[in-house]
Amino acid sequence: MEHAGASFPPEYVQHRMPLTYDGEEVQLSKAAEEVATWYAELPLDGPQLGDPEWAPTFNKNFMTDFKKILGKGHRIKDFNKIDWSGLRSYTTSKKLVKRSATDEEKAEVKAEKQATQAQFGLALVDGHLEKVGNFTIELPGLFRGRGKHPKTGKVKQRVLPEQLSLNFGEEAAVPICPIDGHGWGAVQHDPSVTWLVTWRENIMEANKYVMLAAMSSLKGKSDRDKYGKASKLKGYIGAIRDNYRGNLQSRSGEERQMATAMWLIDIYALRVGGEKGEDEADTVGCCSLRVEHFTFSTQSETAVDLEFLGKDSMRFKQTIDFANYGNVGLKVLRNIKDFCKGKRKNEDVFEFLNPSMLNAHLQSIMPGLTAKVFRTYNASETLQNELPSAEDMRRLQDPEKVVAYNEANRKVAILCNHQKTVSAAQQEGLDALQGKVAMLKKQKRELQAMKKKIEAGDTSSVRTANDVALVARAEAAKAKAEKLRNSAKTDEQRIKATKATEEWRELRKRAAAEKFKQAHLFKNVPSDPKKVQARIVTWTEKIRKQELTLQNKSDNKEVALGTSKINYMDPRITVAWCKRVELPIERVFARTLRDKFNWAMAVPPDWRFEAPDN
DNA sequence: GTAAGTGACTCAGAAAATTAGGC
DNA sequence: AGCCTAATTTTCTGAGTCACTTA
Repeated sequence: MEHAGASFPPEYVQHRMPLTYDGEEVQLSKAAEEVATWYAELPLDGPQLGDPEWAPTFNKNFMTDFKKILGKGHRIKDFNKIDWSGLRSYTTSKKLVKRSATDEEKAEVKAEKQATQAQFGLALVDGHLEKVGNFTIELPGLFRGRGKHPKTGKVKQRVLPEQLSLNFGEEAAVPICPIDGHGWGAVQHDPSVTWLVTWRENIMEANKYVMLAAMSSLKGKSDRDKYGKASKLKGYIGAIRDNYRGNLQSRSGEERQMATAMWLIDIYALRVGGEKGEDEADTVGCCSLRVEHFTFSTQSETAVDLEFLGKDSMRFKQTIDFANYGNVGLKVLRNIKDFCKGKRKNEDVFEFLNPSMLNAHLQSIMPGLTAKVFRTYNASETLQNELPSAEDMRRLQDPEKVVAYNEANRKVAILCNHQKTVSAAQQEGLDALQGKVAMLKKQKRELQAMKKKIEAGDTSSVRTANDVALVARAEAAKAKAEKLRNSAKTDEQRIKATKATEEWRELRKRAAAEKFKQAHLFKNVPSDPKKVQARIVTWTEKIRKQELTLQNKSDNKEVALGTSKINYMDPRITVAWCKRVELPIERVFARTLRDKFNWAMAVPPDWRFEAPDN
């Protein structure tokens, strides 16, 4: 194997804006200025500073590291005496300048990016050119751990070539270090690992790697193996379920815990849940579930609330009614109650279990089987079962087929608890859409009343459409903003231009809203009620369409479909289905997914996710 | 044996960048 | 018809899993 090493992010350029401390402006060293600027760039309503419960931890960790960089005896000592407003307004204005970039400037940036891609983005593996994934070393910055991370806000240091180890074939030449006066830390020739470059990050002291891209044959093979294992599990799943169902009433406490955990992993797609340290966010999986994560309902004998923070501090929250799972469910419930009995709320439910025991148990049933394979298997199986038949799709248009696919995809995402948070902007859009539907309904009622009046020959009180003055104003503002943008030279002028652009957009938005308010009205009152009737029909259709989009959007707003598509559902199920229903694959797999799954593209239409023969 | 540590890989949502399609 | 926004796609890097090593 041969490659060009790694690319480094650009060196920090000093801006020399002072930081206000205790009412006075303080000039910072280059290193301190860089760190202070990272802080100033953080959004006040973001996940770091916007969380009143955890922001103090962020600030404390930040300040500890910031003081180290300022040096002993520096006058900046107390976080609360720092006034960020000056530096913050500088960083916001920098963002505005960036947004005013002309097409030429954007093209320049793009060309530079392509040059880097050409230099570092390819590796020669066994005589074949392969794409490299993340060939740029991570930027320094403030550590943004997910959820309530004890180390959030600490300074993540810049990585220098001396900290890197490179891995490539014996026969290949050592790549040239891209930073003058520096050299690689170490060089090795180990064909048993897939990484090209590695370094250790200073926050969690975790190893980071530069590896080949997802579309490379190496990653493709391992992906194919993963789905191969999942389909193999399909051949064992009956026996495995019989096994854990039988063991739910075992005399051995360990066996009963194992069986109960297996039920949760199989039915609720829980991760195995390894131990976590004091310096990590408090998240759990199956083996690390604690008594406090189960709430036994007072209203129902058989319903239990299960709530915990899983990977990435994503909340798992479901009420499980064990009566829905028949006799097996009731046995599981009895076990969980029993495991929780007499324990404090912070004690482990499965004190006899850990991931390696659980995996060892699985390996004894099927070679190579581990807990995570259940997520892959159940995701793939669910997709295959939920996708509608070609017969049902026969008369539908492509967009409707895509909706049907997403419906099945959503079932999988819900199973795997793949979530996304609704941003303020998204919620705003959703609310606006809701308002739009309400407005359309109101307009339809007015049209119906209008029709009656015209039929009765009483047109005196029928409203007509007026010109919206705001439209012209918005147009004028647009012209002005464009002029500003084209003539802007200095940063100040550029900021002004960006602001003017934002203003005219706001104005246009308001104008559109005004126009929309009377979109149903006629310029002149029509004498023929049929004209009104036609508009009522149009409005009915508009309402139906908008209600459907609203429904889709709000159903999907907190569900992330992408994760299961990229990592869990065997792509051959999707490819075969698309062929059966005659839907072009690019309607469901974007470019990178088609590249990543290039090995799956040739399956025949009748391909099924099945256990292999023998 | 066994438990603790850790290296290497997959999987995760947020944020940035790009694209498509609605006005 | 083309501009602009909203939605989708890609990038980024943190957070898991699991096998293997070490004491």
